[in-house]
Amino acid sequence: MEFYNKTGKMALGSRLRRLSELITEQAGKVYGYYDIDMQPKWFPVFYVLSAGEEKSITQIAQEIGHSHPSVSTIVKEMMKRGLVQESPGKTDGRKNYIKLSAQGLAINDRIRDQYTDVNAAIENALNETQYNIWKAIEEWEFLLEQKDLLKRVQDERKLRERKEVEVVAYHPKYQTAFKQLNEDWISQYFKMEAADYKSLDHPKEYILDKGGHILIALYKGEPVGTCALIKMDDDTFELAKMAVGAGAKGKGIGWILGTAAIEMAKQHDAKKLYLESNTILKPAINLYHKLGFKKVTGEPSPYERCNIQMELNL
Amino acid sequence: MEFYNKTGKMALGSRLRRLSELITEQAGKVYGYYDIDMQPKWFPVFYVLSAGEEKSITQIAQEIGHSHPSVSTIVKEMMKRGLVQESPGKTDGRKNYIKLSAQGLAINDRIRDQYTDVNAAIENALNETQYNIWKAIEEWEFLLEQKDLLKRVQDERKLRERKEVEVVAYHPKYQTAFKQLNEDWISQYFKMEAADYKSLDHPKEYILDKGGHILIALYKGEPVGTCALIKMDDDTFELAKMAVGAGAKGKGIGWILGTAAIEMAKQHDAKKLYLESNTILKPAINLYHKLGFKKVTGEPSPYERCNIQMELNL
DNA sequence: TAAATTTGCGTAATTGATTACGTAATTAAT
DNA sequence: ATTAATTACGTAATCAATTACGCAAATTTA
Repeated sequence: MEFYNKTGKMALGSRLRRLSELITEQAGKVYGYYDIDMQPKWFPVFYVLSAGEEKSITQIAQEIGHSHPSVSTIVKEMMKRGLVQESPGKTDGRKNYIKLSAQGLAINDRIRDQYTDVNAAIENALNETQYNIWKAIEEWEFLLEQKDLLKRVQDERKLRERKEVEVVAYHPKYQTAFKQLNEDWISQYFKMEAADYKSLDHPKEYILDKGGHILIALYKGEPVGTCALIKMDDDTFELAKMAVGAGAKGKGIGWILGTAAIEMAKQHDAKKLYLESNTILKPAINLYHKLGFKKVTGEPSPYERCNIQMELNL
Repeated sequence: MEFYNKTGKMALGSRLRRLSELITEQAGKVYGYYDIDMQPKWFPVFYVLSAGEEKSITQIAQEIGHSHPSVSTIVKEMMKRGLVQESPGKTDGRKNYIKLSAQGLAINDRIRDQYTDVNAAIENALNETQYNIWKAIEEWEFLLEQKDLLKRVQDERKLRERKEVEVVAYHPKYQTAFKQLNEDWISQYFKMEAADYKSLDHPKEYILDKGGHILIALYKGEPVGTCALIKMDDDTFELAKMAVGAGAKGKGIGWILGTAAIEMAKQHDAKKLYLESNTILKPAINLYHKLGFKKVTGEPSPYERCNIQMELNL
């Protein structure tokens, strides 16, 4: 199908189904050619019974990887054709044991040749191909068991979005965003304090002019995250005003801002980073940990909401 | 599934289906993750409409390779969700033209990211594998178009059965079979003649002792075909009594016997093979042609049923 | 221009599988 | 010993696709 060359890999599932339907249909004709009165869908059930032992419905279902109702109906159909016999379990009355009938066993003898020929035909076809589909299926079964498609897509999305995130230096045009992003989370959990208004309304005077820095994270050009380095002394910056917009969570923007801030502190020959936060902000504390910050006990903070202090030696 | 390692390639169809179902199911979750209200099965239809042009039901069905009722119901479902609009054809009132609605177009914008991510995820998975399943499917689609599974299996069967055919020299224990096999076809088309009874009842006296040879084809140990070389002169044998049992047709036994006879004639330094037959025996004449015999006009034959004579120069 | 054929598409029935649910038999727990 | 939980498996409902069929519009043919 030419169509699938345009859709891209998105349609892998559909394409697989089409092929499987094609093959199953042709396999049906093969039974006719060998004059064997059996449907392709019976094959797995027939196969597990071909050893001769009797097996219960669920046991068969498990072995062939179908649901038990599916096996139940297949067995009913095979009964009608006289291929199998059923008998209730002697010790466990719920169980329904199935085995091949005399007729089923006779077909089993005749079907051997078909097995060999079909196997050989497919094996030969596989040899004509460059990419072995049998092994390819096996690989995919394994692959998806390791990590399912959703997880893979999620990872891919994060990767892509991370690439679309850009960290830039502060510019007055970001002042509104700088204030808004911080005000959002502060007023959600706490209350805006005087010190907040000072630095958020006048970042130039209170942060930059005092030797500090402000970083803005842009996602598709829009400011979605902020963080500031406030100069404490020649060797130390305070990491503060770390905020990520609600709509931009889960893109790893916190991590990107954090590492960018650390990088910048190093460039300005700082020896230490310090921060104040609150333990109810679990994702934030988590991020600080991942960035390498350790808990310290130190000076009391000007902010009421602070109940934890952390440091990172550069 | 461990099961499929035991069944052999016979279960290729089932195995493909299982994988396709697994992938489709996981793909469904992906739509949820991107918060897009669409079902995986809508994807092909959505995709062909995403260019913006309106298309009729059958046109869509053709492009995506589904049946038109399938497209019809999918469109109905998409209508309910407000993703598409329909309008009857202006020139042709039977046609039902479908196009994306404003809402559909909006989703089309949002879905782009999902395309890229899913594509990338699958592409990466493909890179983790040794056997590229995407290309493997493509190869199989091509392979089955060239020669379908049934034909492949048929060829395989012939090959196998040919291997089970053995050509042996005459032995008195084959006399009954030698007579029976020939009598069967002769009396089916013609009438047994005096000359027939002579050579079939007493092959030793009438064929072997006069410097001729008889070959018997065995299938699984049972005689199923015969042919004789009757000495005409030092340079010539007559190829006669060529017979293949009705139950053993289609296994290429005629060809095997014919080539064996030619081989034997060469070994006995014959220069020419001669035969008599009747044009109503089309498969036989065909076989003689394939073996290299050419029509000649010659002596009248002792057999009434003969209306064609052929020769092969060795 | 009327009749026959083809085309477009909707509805119904079928297929092969699934989940959901109910019932009876077993097994475990109190 | 009674109650609760689990297991076996059948029936019913559902799903995604298909074929079968029918009707009406359009096109071709005579």
